[in-house]
Amino acid sequence: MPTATPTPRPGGRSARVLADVVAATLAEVSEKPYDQLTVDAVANRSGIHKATLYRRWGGMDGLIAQALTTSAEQPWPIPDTGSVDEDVRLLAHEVYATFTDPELRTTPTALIAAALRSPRGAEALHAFFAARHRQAAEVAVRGVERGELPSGADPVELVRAATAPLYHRLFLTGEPLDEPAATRAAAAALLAARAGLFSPEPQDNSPSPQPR
Amino acid sequence: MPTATPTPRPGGRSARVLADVVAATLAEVSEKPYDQLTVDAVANRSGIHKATLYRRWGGMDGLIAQALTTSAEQPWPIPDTGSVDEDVRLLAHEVYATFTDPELRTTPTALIAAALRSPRGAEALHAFFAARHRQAAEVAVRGVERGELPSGADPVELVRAATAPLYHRLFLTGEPLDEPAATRAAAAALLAARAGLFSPEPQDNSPSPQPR
DNA sequence: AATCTAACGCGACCGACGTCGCATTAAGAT
DNA sequence: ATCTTAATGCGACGTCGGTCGCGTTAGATT
Repeated sequence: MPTATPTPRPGGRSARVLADVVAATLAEVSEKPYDQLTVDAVANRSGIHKATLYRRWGGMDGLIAQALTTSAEQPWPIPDTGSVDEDVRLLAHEVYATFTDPELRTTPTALIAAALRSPRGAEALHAFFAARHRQAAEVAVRGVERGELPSGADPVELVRAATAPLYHRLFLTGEPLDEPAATRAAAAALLAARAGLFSPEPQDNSPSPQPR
Repeated sequence: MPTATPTPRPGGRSARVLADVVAATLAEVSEKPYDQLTVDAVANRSGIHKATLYRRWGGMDGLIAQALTTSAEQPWPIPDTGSVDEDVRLLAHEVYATFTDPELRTTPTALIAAALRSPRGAEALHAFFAARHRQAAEVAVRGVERGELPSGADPVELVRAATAPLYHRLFLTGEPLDEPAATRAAAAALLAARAGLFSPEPQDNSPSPQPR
């Protein structure tokens, strides 16, 4: 489903408005320090009237959610080298590269921070990551098919495990992100997958089911 | 250095004001939905005048940073069962328990979300986690001393690895947190530690040192 | 105990955010 | 081509967050 013109519902130039607004929102988000994002600024930059923005999106949180939703729809290339180990490593390095480059990091960093400001934004962020992980999980699926990973392993869980430590550093602990950290995260995730931790029955070493 | 009354610098009731303000801030943060935190509300609840809050803390971001800094100073009990595996598992479960209990989760959740709103808040959050991790790393140190983990293993890195997936779910992907996830995160971290991933020279399997 | 002074209380002011009613435009239908 | 109607443009208004100057309080000093 192309996002261009086929507006299903009555009303019509909305598509163009939406495109302009998303572009302006992304630009604003990446420029202004976290807090001082304002609907007025988006209105001025996009040329769309303030009232329209409030009507359609309800406020800054809605604009941020919209930007995330739109971004989530764009597909994004997944490594396919023939080796899970290498693919997962590349996945982690892609995150590392994105958030290390001072040029590239601003938009996603600010977007995530902004999304956490409101329930709506948080929801959109969750959907965004769900979409991304669903795509990236392909590398794990291929790994299972090739017999490089145990057959029961949850592909999405592997992707999450490989990237979680990086986001943890970026947003919670604030420690610098370096290549070894990315490589290490990927290796640890693969280790866990091979140990069966991502399979339906991780290990039956729990003390006792304890029906409560 | 006790934080009670021995105010080193001139001016004096400041200590009481600070305590009231921090309490009011924490209460506000846990009640209001992310965005609509206001200095006025903290002023009313604490009984401290608005202008004073702006003077001492500069705004909402400063208040949040203060709340975090104050919270970080409070020590917090670390498991010590005699087994690293169990200790790390308990650590992860503590995070799980905190963020699952609808009663307990509100404050830390909102505090983290709020901290990500401004550079000041983010900095305070980093310091907060640094303090927490420094304390929690003790379990790994004991594990190394007992020979349960390789001697070079970075204790803090182990703690981070054990908790990162949980925060990742909580804030980025929004997936529900369950006990298996906590257990799995702990197990994966221990696996990585034993594989030497957290030791200075993770593995020398990098293509070539490349002095650059 | 008397004094000094930093910190807080107070109320008014300014500006920006968000809202509202109405005019205008353009998409879709006949 | 004309008409219908939803969506946008427009400007004004109310409200609230944030600032400022001054008076007051209470810690600290001697």
